[in-house]
Amino acid sequence: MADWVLHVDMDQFIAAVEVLRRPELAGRPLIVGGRGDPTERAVVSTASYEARAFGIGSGMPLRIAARKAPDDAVFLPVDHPAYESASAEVMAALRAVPGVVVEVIGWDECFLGVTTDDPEEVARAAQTAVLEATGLHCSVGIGDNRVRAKIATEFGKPRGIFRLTAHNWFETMGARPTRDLWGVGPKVQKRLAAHGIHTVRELADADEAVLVDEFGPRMGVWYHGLGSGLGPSAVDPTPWVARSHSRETTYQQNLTAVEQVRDAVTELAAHAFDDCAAEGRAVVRVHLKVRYAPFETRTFGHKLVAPTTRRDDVIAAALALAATMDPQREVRLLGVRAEKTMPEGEGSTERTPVRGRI
DNA sequence: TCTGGGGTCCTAGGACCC
DNA sequence: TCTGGGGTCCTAGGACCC
Repeated sequence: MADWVLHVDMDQFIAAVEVLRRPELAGRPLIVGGRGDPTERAVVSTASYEARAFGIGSGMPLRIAARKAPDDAVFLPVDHPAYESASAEVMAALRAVPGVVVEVIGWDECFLGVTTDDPEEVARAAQTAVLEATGLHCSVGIGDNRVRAKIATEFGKPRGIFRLTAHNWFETMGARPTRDLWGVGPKVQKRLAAHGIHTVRELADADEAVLVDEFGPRMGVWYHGLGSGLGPSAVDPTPWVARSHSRETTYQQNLTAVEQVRDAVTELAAHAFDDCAAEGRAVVRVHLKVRYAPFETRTFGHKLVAPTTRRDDVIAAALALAATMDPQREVRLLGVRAEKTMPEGEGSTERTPVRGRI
């Protein structure tokens, strides 16, 4: 018996949920994003496989998607509550699979930890359980750690299973670009390339001292190990607790007046505060995010405030940060983040240099 | 072509202390 | 008068993920 990590990823989750409740949309190019109006500033959340055939994909501006889409394409608004409840059903079905622990990492994704001699059998059981409970299909990656399980899923899509371990890591990933690694984005890819490191194999073979010099003691060692597919293998079923909450809005028309900005910051700060207060947590920091037109993003702040449970304190801190904005620039997006105190015993877990919720 | 909204975590560098 | 080496805490900024 060996310990395995399974990564479960729903296939075109959002589009699949929409088709489930509107079967007449099956087979049509389906694009879900924003308020469902392709003339607005918003991006694609999910495109169905039929829409992807036209070059439409997640993260693409809706206006571009509309240009590429055929006449029979359907644009739908994002419906968060529907996806949340579908997600809850998926996770409940997976928790009922014998012998597994479930760590939820997103609406449509989770890790399973299991001790078994036949991980493929568990993967098939997971797929069956999800399909029978929800009518939705998923792909499963099997790995000897989280990194390999996560990457394996891509080779299993759609509706498949793929196993990636130390034994087939280099034959599968060695020749691929570093960007295909989980946690390597365009910036890191470029910095690696400046050292002559383009492929996963080259990253594994690189001098760790060079990477530490470039990325620091923690990330340098992490990236080096990533080249060999190394990573943690623990699966933690403890419910995830957010450390902060934010509200942000992209305005259909840029904000041009100082008063407009003040009003918007006040509203966003109030919402962010309320999200923390709803959990009974005090706010300890306030961050302000600004995207000036045409497209320059800046983060202001990390302004420290004494732990406060007063909405006005948080608004005042956000307005103080807003006062440092350039009044000459048009603003197309604003965001206010409120970092909160954590419940006793939480938020102090050992850190893993894989960003995001993972 | 023109880029959402929700998050987490790492690093550099200054302030301050012994 | 000019100055060490080490540590922690804090802020600002950046990168990445779903």
